[in-house]
Amino acid sequence: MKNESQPSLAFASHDHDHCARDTLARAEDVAAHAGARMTPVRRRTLEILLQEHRAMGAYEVLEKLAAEGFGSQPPVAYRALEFLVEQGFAHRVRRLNAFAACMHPGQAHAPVFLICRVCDAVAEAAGEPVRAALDAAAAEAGFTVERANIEALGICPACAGAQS
Amino acid sequence: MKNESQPSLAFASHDHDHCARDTLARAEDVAAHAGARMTPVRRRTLEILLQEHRAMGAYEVLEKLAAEGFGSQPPVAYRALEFLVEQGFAHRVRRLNAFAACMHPGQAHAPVFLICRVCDAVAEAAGEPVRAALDAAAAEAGFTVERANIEALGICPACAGAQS
DNA sequence: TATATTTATGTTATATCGTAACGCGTCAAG
DNA sequence: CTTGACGCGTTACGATATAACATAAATATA
Repeated sequence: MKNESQPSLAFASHDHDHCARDTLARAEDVAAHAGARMTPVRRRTLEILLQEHRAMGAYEVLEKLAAEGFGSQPPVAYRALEFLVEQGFAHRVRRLNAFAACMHPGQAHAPVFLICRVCDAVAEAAGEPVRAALDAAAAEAGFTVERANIEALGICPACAGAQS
Repeated sequence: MKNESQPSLAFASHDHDHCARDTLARAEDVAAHAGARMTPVRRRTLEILLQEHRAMGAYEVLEKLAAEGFGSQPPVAYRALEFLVEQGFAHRVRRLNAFAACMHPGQAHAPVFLICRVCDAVAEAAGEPVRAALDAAAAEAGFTVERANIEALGICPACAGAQS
């Protein structure tokens, strides 16, 4: 880990508790509709991601789960996270080997992750136009896109302002 | 590894030997201009990626290097690959934990990788419009993009045609 | 040229991330 | 109330990646 701090998932600050509760409720709703089983480990995993509100490694999530009486072995975390990603309740940020709660469960959307190389903050931006361009580029090659990972490394507003 | 086959990097077939030689020459040229040192391991690493013409894991590259008398430990491969990525002579495909030679060294370009989930083939598509959309989305958040990984998972033309 | 400085290579060792496979429990459908 | 699918937890291991250090080669400096 390059940085031990706990970067927020959004660059702008806001009421985490509220948005976490709200997002969890929406996810529960979507799951119910889809017939997906929101079990205790899965729910708690999503809650952890929402509460921390940042990209977390699987082992980091696992620690928290284990401390709360859930299983303590890697597959426990990986399976819960995989479920959340499949349902669209969380995203995988490959550059960081990490996972982050989705802020818009249920809404079809192309997540774009903006990762600050200075402070490691991660923000999820709206990527519909990006996705559209990607689909077009893929179509030229006869390729059909099902899922996409779009991750940008750069400088966040705070760090851009901070440097001399 | 999901698949033991060796998927081509481009969906359309072509003269690999020619394009590999040509691309290597261009990379050498760019390196010379930039003052970057194209040492034997680095050159050979790029040649391997070009010849194989597919995304390769670091350990896979390492095996080949070791067999040719270069160092046999992971850092040897990782360092050479890191150099190539920094110079823009290769790209990292994070979804596959792999590296692929860049087909357009020296030209500023946003690589977009199209990864077939059936046959594991990987194609590098032109991503200028995608990158433009990404830059715009980032700008809205006050974020400056320096590097981007854009990777799409889906179905390649061959596999789309093959299914019933 | 001789020496200092940087850069690259190779090594050992270890950290980090991820998955296969199996047994048990639970839950919902018939 | 069985049975079959699914989820959870475990052990064990595999795959990916990096830290730290010693040596050597290239480059810069005196």
